[in-house]
Amino acid sequence: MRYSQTLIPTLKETPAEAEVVSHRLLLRAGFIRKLTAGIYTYLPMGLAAVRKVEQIVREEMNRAGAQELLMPMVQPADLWSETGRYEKYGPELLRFHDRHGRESCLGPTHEEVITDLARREIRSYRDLPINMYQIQTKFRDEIRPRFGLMRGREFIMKDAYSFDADDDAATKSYEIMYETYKKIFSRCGLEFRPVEADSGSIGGSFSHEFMVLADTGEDTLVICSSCDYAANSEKAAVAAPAVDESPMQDLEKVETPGKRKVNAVCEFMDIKASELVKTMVYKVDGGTVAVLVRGDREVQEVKLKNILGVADVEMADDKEVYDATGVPTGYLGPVGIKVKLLVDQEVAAMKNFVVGANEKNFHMRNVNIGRDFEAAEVADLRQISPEDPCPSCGATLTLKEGIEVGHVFKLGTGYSESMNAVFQDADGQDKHMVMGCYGIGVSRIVAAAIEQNHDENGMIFPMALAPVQVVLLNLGLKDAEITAAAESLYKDMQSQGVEVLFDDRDERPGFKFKDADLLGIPLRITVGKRLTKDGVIELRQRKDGTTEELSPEKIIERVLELIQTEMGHG
RNA sequence: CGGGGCAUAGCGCAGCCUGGUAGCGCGCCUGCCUUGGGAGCAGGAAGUCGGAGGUUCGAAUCCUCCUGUCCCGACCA
Repeated sequence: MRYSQTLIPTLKETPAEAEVVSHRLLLRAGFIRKLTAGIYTYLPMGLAAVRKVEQIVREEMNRAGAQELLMPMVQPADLWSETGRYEKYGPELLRFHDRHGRESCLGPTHEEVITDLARREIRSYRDLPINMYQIQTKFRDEIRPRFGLMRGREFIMKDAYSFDADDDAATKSYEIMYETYKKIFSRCGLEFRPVEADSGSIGGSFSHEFMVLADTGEDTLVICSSCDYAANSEKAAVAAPAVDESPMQDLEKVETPGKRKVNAVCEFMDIKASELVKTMVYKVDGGTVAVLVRGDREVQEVKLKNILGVADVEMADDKEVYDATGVPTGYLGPVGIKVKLLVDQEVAAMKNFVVGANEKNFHMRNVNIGRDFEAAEVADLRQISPEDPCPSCGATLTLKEGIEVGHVFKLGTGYSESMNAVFQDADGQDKHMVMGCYGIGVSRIVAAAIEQNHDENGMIFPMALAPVQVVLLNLGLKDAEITAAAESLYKDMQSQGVEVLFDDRDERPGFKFKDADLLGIPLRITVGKRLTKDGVIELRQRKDGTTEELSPEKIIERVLELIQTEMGHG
């Protein structure tokens, strides 16, 4: 493609809206433009990069035996009501009515549609297993879209769904996808980690996320320094601590005027935050619960959700806390509280701790579970910390930030039961299909790749994801010999299957170099005066600046060789 | 949904406090010049100052409401 005829609106200055590096560079390099919050147009270069990801995904999915199809984006509400998700999914599901007043929604995911297809078309165990996928635009009305392609409302996703006759077969399908995902992300040149994950609103029995390691990630990963344990911190189990066997001391009420925050109370009473227990009030499905965690810990809401079996938990605000308990925030405690009490296992092992007295300006000392209050339930409720031991081997843990680019779930029969997707097994019995689902954020991968591969001059694409493999600069537009050589090189490369962007613009050399760097194209060929003077053409690699000077006859051969090598090891 | 910004030419911003002819840089157009790391000179086009209402002789500027957008938070009482 000729640069002069392609829309690549690069910017010298960074648009004010961009915070993270991938967003900034995608805008500056003219890959994307924003239409409205969280919704972007992919310009030719951006789309080319997306297509590269799609191609890798497609090849690996097909190789794994999955079949591509394409499902509708607009879906009837009825279908979602069958699984109960029309009510449960929340405001992320964009709902609307068509002209006949039929309730509809934009598909954020396609379990309902695919299960509907499966129940209609799959009759026999002979039709199983089957794995179907699509690459499609999804819409999720995110609370807060941000960071460009990283968390958009409209985005491109590959979603696959497997159907099996029994649980063992479903596990096998899951494992195939797990391995396929590793290949896909490796080919994309990403540094990633599969981690144990919470299965979230999709539901299901177990799941893994594929995380690209990057500081701008929105998730926190827990990684063991010794064994191969890795998990999303939402999921990471905290080991139960040893029980403190100290004798119980007498309960004591202490006046703590105006001391509401953990820090203030600790300073005032001269104790450590680890000797205090805080009482956090949550709203859950219309009710209220209180959660006890140590003063220096954090409630892990995903764990709380899972233990309560609810779709959503939300911290109560000051007024809601007062309405539910009659106590102003800051002085809440478990002794005599009227709401259901969930106790973190760490607190259950503590003795003689400090809590709010359920009375303004008072706290209590030497509080003990069992004597002073009872727990409705004791469980692992807090966020894991770097001081905790590895849940698997006990070694030390590190926490890292990651971007979720893929997620695999073993769903079981939840959807097939609620939607009555059955097949007739070899024994003549109707059975529910066992499902799995597997997502990849295609557009997000482009952003993640840029987060991992860039420098002060711009993007640095791995060969596999680059919009084009080569950028060819003609620096001698007014020189007939140079221009003729560049033109012929352009044609020859095209005919040999090299993807090339030919910078034939009437611009100064510096300008072209800057744009070539910004676009992150792996190989740059410069045809200029050195051709007429020394008979050579320059070939430079974006990633490390390696430069070679070659004769026009040798250059394509060398380019093909480099492309081969680069694609070879991702 | 809560808090905080921001909204002035395609992009980045100044002007607003203290009301009185709308500005700068980049980009864009024309010409000259230049051509291996975002050149130089000269000329030029381009803005309902986000929208609606109000105050005023007069509003980009002050007031009210609305909209859009970005950031933080929506977990630590």
